[in-house]
Amino acid sequence: MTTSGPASSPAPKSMDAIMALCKRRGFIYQASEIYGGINGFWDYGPLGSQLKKNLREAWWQDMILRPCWGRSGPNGAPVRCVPVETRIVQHPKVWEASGHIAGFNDPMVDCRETKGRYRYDHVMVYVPESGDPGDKPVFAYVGDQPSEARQKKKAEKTFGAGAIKSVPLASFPQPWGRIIAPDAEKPGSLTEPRQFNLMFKTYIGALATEDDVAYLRPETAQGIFVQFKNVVDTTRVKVPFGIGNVGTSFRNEVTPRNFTFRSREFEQAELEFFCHPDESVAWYKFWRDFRMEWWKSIGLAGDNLILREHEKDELSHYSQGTSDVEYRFPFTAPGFGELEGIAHRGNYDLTQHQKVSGAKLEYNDTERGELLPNGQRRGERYLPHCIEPAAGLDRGVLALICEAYTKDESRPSPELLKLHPRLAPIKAAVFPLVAKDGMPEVAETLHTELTERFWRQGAIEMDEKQSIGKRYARMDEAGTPFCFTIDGDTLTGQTVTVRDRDSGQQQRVGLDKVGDFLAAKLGL
RNA sequence: GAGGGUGUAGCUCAGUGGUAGAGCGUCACGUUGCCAACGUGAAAGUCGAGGGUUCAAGUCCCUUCACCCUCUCCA
Repeated sequence: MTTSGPASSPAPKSMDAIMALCKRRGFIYQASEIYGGINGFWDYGPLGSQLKKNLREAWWQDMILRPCWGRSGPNGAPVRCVPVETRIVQHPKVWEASGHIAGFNDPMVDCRETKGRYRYDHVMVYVPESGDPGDKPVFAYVGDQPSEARQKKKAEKTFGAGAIKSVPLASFPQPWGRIIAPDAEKPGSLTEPRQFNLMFKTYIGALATEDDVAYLRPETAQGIFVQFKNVVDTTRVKVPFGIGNVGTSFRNEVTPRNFTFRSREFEQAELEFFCHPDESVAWYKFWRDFRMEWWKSIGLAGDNLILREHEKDELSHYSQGTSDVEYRFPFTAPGFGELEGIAHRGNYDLTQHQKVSGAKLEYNDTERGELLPNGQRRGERYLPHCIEPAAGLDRGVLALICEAYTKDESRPSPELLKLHPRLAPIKAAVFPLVAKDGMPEVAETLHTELTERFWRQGAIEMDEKQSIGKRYARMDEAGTPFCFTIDGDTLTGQTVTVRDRDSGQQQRVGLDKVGDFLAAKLGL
C-alpha cells in the first residue's frame, strides 16, 4: 500500500548504496548466495542479526514486559499483555476458519496483451449457438464490465446477431489460441488458468500423502486466537488484556522485490488486544497512537514516517478502523510502504474459530452485569473485540537502516548509519589513538570493563589497527554511536575523548566515568 | 506471471573472440599524536550457472538462476 507524500520530499537515498553497505558490513546477505541466491529470501549477517534482535527485544520490552512504557490505557489502568509462542504449522482448519484458504485458491488468467488479470471462474465467452466457432475467434468477457457489451457486439458481427450464446470460459473446450481476452484486440493473449497459492504447502508425516497437507502460517496472529481460551483459563488475565506473538511467517508472494521488503519468509511481531466491544474504539485509537509513537522512539523520527488511517471503503466489514504505520522507503518514495497495520478486527476471528472448531470461546466478564445483593456482579458473557497491532520486523530493520543511512560528502567518512543507540548492534568502540606508549593496554582494560557491563545490550569493539580516521570510519558504517579514544592525556589526566558518530564532535570524560556515560546514552 | 535492465575480487566498476584488471576495502610489516593519512607488501575470481559455436569465449548463440525497474498481486 502506497500513498503520495508531501511535495517537499528530499531526494531519495540510493537503494543500491544502502544494499552495498548492508552486504559490505555484514548486515544483510542474499540467502544461498553461493548457489545463485533464492528468490524472496534474505539472510542477516553478524551486524544485521544483532540489529534485528535489538528491534525484536525492544518490541518485547515495550509491548509485553512493560506495555506502553507503563502507561495507563483508556480504562485508566495499566496496560497488561502476556506472550505466547505458537507454531508455524497449525491444524489446516485454522486457515479455513481464518479465511486464508478460501480467499486464495482462485485460479487466475492473465492477458499478455493488456496485462489484465481475471479470475478464471468469472470469465465468460461468447460462442456461436452451435458451440463450434470453426476457425473463428471467440470472445471472452467479464459480466457487468464494459467488456461484456463490447465483446457481444464483436461476436454478433462474427457469427450473426442472435446466433451466439455465452458459456463459462472453464467449459469452453477449444484451444486457448482462439480466445480474444476481455480487453484485448487479438486472440491468443490469454494465459492458461493458474493457481495462486499464497500459502506454503507442506506435509506432516514421512509418508507425505495428500491427506497430510498442512500449511506454513501466513501470519502469527491466528496462533493467538486459537490459544485465546487457554490463556484466559490458565492465567489470571482479565479483559482488557493483550497477547503477543513473535515469529516467522511465510507467504508465496507473487513478486518478491524491493530488497527484504517483500520477502517470502519474514518475521512478525503481533499483538491481539482483547477488550469489551463498548471500549474497542477507544482501545483502537490508543494502540494506533502508541504504535506510531513507538516507531518514532526508536529512530524513525522524521517526515518519512506517517500514520495513515484507512478510508471507510477500505475497511473490512467487521472493522471499525484500520491504520497503517508507513515509512517512505527509497524505493517507494514519494509514496510510502507499510511497516505495521493496526486493525480493529471486531470479534471476527474468535467468531470464526468458535464456528469452525465448535469450541466455546466466550469470555465471562465478572466485572460487568447488574450488581447482585451480595455485592458481586452478575457477569457478562461475550466474545471480546480485538485490536491488532501487527508489525513486520524485517521491514522494521529495513526502515531503520534506510532512515539511518546518511551520505555526507563533507565528512572524511561520507557514509554512515545514524542508528539509535538502543538499536545499534555495536554500542561503542574503544581505540588507542596510537598503538604505543601504553595506550593499547589502557584501551584493553577499558574495553574489558565496558564489555562486562554492557554485553547484554550489544557488542563493545576494540580496534588498534591502522589510522584513527579509518577506525572511526569503520564504526560510522556499522552505526556505532560512540567511540572512546585513549590518548596521551589519558595517561596523565585519566580522561578519554568521546567521539559522537553523528556530529564527529568530541568531548572528554573521565576514564572512570565512561561506563556511566554510555549507560546514560543507552537509557539504562 | 508480462515487459525492460543488470550480473567480472568484499564494494564500485573497466575489459574490442587471443595471458583476469583498476580504485577502494581487507590483512601483514613499518610509521603514527584525532577523522577512510603515508610507505612496502600480501591474500582474494566456478567472470551468476548449464549447454553450444570456435583452434580459442568474460566477450558470440541458446537455456536457466538471481537482483533492479515498470505492470500485476499483496488476507
